[in-house]
Amino acid sequence: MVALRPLQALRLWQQVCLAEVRDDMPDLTERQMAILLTVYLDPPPHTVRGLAEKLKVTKPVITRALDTMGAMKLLARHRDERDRRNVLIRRTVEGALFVERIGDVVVANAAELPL
Amino acid sequence: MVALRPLQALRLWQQVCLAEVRDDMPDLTERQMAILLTVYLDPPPHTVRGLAEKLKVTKPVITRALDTMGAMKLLARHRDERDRRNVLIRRTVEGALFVERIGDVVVANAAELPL
DNA sequence: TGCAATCGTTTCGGTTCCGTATCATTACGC
DNA sequence: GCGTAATGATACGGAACCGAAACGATTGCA
Repeated sequence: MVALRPLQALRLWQQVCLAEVRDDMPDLTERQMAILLTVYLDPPPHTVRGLAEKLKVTKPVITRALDTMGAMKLLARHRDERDRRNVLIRRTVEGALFVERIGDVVVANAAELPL
Repeated sequence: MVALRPLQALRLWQQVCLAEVRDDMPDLTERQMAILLTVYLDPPPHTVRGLAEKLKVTKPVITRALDTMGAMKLLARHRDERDRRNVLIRRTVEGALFVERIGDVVVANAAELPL
């Protein structure tokens, strides 16, 4: 449990967004970010259908996000050999580094919050 | 100063993104979010040029973001009467409510963080 | 008064994303 | 085997975004 006041929360959100925009990081949409973090934080396996349900979006949204982030090497697709209809979404080294960096940015900005 | 561990930070970021995606809120890009929060948190006046410098992006990026978020009534443009070349970006009631809601989501998710 | 500088907008070609609908592949019950 | 269900990918028209460059409007200085 982390105590955070509304103004602190907004300031934190602003600073992190500013940091990502200024550093010209891959400009992920909020949906892509939600997918990426879910894959890296929630226990596997992750499927297109599962992610679509979790985010309450349609499957093409997930497919396209995987196309984009796959090209960025942030995620990888693998066919499920036990049920070849499924596609399993797995982590990559590059993605892990990227996610880790986001966490560091949030932590750093949280530490510098006034009040 | 708010103490936050990396895993907590990532979990917080994920939960907030998930909440926004699931609730079908206006799907702002990270740039738009940075602009919106800056206008509402930093002291006025805000100009296109000033925001472009602060975010290290080009001016058309700001103009387009103002078009989009202006149509959503999240921000308003006003011509500066003292120097009519300038456009002042101002807050709106709808935008204030939207920003306030974001802060609440962050606070609520921070309060529920494990560990 | 004329001219250069400043400001925000617009245009251009190209890319990405959206939602809906449809498609190919695979699995499973009859 | 055959049809049905389920999964992920694709096609489509439309919308938004990008960076670079050009543009009109406004200012201020010579």
